[in-house]
Amino acid sequence: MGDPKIKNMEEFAVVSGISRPTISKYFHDPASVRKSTRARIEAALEQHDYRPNMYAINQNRRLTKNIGIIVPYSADPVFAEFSRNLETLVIEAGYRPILLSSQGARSQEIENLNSLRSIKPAGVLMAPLGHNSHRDALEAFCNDVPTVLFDSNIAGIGEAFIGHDNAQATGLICDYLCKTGEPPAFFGMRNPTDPNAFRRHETYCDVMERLGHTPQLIQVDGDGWNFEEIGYQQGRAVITEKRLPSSTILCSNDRLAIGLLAAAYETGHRVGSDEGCELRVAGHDDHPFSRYTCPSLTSVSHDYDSISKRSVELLLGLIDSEMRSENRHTKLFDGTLILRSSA
Amino acid sequence: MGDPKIKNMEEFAVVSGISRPTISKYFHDPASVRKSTRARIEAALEQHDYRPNMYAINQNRRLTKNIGIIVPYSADPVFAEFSRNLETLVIEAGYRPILLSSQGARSQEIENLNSLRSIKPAGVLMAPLGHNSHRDALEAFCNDVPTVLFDSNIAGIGEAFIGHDNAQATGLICDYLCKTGEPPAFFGMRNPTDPNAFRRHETYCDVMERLGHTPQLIQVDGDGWNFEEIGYQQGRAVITEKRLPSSTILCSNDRLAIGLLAAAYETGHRVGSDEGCELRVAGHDDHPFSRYTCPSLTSVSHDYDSISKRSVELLLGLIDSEMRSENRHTKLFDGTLILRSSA
DNA sequence: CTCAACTCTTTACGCGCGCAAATAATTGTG
DNA sequence: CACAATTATTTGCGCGCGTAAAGAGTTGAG
Repeated sequence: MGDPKIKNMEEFAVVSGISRPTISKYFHDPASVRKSTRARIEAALEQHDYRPNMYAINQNRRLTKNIGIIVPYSADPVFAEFSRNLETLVIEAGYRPILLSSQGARSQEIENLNSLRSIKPAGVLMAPLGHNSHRDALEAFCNDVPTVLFDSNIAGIGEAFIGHDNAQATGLICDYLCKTGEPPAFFGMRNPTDPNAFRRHETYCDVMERLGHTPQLIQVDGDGWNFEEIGYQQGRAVITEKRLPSSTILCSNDRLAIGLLAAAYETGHRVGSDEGCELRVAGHDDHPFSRYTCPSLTSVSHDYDSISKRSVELLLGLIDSEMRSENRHTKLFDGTLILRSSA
Repeated sequence: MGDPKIKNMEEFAVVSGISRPTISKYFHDPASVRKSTRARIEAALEQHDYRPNMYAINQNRRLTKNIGIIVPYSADPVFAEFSRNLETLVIEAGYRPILLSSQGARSQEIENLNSLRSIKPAGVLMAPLGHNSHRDALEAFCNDVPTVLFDSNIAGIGEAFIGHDNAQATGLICDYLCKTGEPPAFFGMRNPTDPNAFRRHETYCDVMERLGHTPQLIQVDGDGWNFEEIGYQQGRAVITEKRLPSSTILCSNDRLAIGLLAAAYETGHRVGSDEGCELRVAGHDDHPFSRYTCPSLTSVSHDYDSISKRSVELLLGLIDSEMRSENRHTKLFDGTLILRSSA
């Protein structure tokens, strides 16, 4: 590689024997120059290793190759999975992902939006905080840059929403739990931070009534994203105070369930669907570690792959067509029942 | 906010009644302009909401305000914690964190380095893949931009290394386990992907010999970062085939231990330090969810906070002084024993 | 009021590249 | 070999801001 460092496209044009505008075209799209020219450029590239200045490029291009990805909380394994999927897909499509986490805070979400704005992304994929999001700020942002919402919907915001069908998924597991034992009570936070909790709560009530049961709610206190701790502390309280309305507990997400399982274990209550078990516990999300809880956690999975893939496809489509979709697109993917030992 | 959109600093200078160079100075450092001027600028800012173009700024400044953060695998909760800490600290210091994950792959780590290079970061904080890293690529990179390594050391690379004292930590838990029961066997991957596994392995052997015991190794197959699955599958095999050399198992990290706990649970082996338990299991890392395993997992914690804080301080110091440290700095923080129920 | 020390304005250039229009060279076709 | 179609080159401007230098204005201490 390069003897005297190449510092800009002009110099690289000289050493490669090609004019600067052609070099520029090549970096924009290698296929846009003649094969013989491309070969000469690439030969020169191997000798001199030069990379165009990102800032100069993006300042002048009307559209960058950046795609923003915002998740509500990066340390939550569910969103870690999403991020990983999305980043890979975005890179494969030839774009540069910029991953930002709102860390559970509305102010950070707004700050992330501002931060992305100054990066002039071609588009953004966003899992919003949900009811904690600043609707107006989101709306204003989506007006400026094409945005696809995923995981959690906010009515009317963004070009599209791709998510899980909470109604179908909650129905699925409620059906199963009712068929195989005592109808489930719903364990969730009173003021949930998990964006999907509200909808699952509602669906639970609907489904139970449809099946002819009265919904039983266990609403616990707590805020923030430390769901395991909340599930553990509050679960332990509920168990020891014998306030469980049913021996079957459906948690609004797996992380709460993990905490609840720990509480049950420590208070000496056997959990599972086998004979001799006092409790059944099920969750929602198919958290990456739910397979390894004791007992392993029965849950409803999300189709992470499909949701990620469709979101990226949709966004890239919008970017390519250089226009906004006039009617907001919505697609919900079905969850599937993951039967394990806890229920 | 703003009636007709302000599109550049020139226009903002006009509406605010201040000259452009002064505005520029303000954005570089608000304290560098007179108080009365600052007030006028900030008043105008509230009315017109203008933000300088990042690309134009960074193209011209010799040093950007960007700080790269590279972790080996973002979906690992331990690194998710690190990232969260580091991002917060970097933002507080007035810099912009760029978080990249190597996704466990050497090629991605190199790509991340290249990607960062074109962003001209003021510095980078890097947790390398370890023995899987491409040493030459790292070295070349560190030559160009001030880099502080954390979590996992690579001799001679970077301005400094901040990490955990594996020797001290492993010594701590081995001591404890030996004192309270049968000396531990070490459970780890034959070709570990976890950057710290090698050193823990070595330390384990040293400590055991120092204590007058012969080291017992359980080396299992598997690669990649799906440690729970490896711990579970391989642990299950070891247990059912009765190949456990000791009733006390020290895992090279908590994620393996979580898998092993699941295997023990499913094969009907009670884990814990109580009477009637057949196995004791301990881990390494104090994984965020180790409190909620069944039984809760005894582990050695890392001082995430101190490591993060020191790493950022050190890097910012280097950036401010605009020079490289001539002698490479190394700081190891002590781990502390986290006694829970599993051992 | 005076003067020095700041702070601001004016002017002007440079950064590295995108992009457009006109011109020149290179292709492939018959 | 001639010709049209494609692809390169030349030229030149613009993007939004950093930065430097010189001069004008402001500030506060004595």
